Amino acid sequence: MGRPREFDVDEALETAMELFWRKGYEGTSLTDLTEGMGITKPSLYGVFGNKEALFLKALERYERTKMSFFHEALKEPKARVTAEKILRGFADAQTADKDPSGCMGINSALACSEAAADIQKCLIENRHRDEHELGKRFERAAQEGDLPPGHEPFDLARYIMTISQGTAIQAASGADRAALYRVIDMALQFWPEPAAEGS
Amino acid sequence: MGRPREFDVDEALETAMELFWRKGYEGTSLTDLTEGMGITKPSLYGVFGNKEALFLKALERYERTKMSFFHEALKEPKARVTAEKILRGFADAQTADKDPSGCMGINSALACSEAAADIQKCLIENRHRDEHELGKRFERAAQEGDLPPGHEPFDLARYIMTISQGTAIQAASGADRAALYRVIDMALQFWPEPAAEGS
DNA sequence: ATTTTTTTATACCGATCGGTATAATTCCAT
DNA sequence: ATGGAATTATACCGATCGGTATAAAAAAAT
Repeated sequence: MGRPREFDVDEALETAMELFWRKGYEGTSLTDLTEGMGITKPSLYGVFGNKEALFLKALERYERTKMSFFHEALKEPKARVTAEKILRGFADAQTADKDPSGCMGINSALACSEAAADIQKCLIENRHRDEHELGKRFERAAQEGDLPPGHEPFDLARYIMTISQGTAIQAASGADRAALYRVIDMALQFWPEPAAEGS
Repeated sequence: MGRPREFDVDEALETAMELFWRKGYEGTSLTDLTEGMGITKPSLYGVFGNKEALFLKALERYERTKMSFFHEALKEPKARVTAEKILRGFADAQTADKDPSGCMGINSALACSEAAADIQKCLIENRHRDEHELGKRFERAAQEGDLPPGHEPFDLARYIMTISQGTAIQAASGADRAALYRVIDMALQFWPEPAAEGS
């Protein structure tokens, strides 16, 4: 029933994600979007609603396809492995050759006009949510004696997220993955690696 | 000779700086600027040139009034003091009650449209310049035996700048100064404080 | 008092912003 | 073949974008 759609919705959303990632929410115009996605404005509005709804769908896709390492890392039995996998996971996502540099959630609306205030607030809440989830993971680690002595779980979580947000700026400024890895190595120095098992 | 100016140029520039800092380069419209500065568009263009020139003047003011701690810190005799003063200096500037949160240089054009590409490039170059200056300072420290063993000066510089850029995102997301200080304390743990002088 | 110079205020410019109304297409169901 | 349903293409909407032309206003110099 009805004329069939002439474009792939998922493919178009991928393009929208890349555009928002690279140019930010307000920096990406509807013309950028329709030309990039290869569709017309009525098609875009028919399928995705409006610019804001399209962004939120693109963000959801970003979280699902590029940030999946985060929740995976939370499942690691040792907190230090969780921390390291999160740091390297962010660095990897921020420096993938085929993707824009940096972090979509930070690039999209760090500072913006009032028109994008809702998007900005949403992205800030996402950062808080992730940091809080990591804090809860570290709280469990503290109970397990799995945290370096003298550190609060939520301070540790903020520390890890701060490094990751710092590498996002570094990546957006041109730093390559190897450089970010060296930063991460330094950032984890204070956290002793677990002694190797064995006789 | 001629009609006297009815506004204070420096005061107007201060307001422009705060607006760009809070809303970004493209997120700040000429209407935002003229209303905030209390002047009309012809006055703005007569004194400052255009939006881009106004931004560059506001950025110069930002560097001069808010980032002065950076070059002061480079003069410290001990590299660890330099590092700590830079980290706390950034955190202070990013969380001053009367100023916008975060860093103007990062907030203004992290991701943007092609129209702001020149501004974006300029801000990236500023970050590279600062990181390089810190790297040169740490190079000197290495010659002086003033660096922790096993660290390259420019890796150390990137590490310090990454933390500072991370706290900029944290501040822009609502973190307060005390929280950033705790992050900084952790980030400097690997770098042993110089043994106190004395008998 | 008049001229000259500078800065104001007002109104306007073309271009682009996000968003939509209208109608021409292209399918399935009958 | 024909009617309904969905998607397309085209043209358009008011609002805002950065920027400017024009002229009134206000000072110093003559």
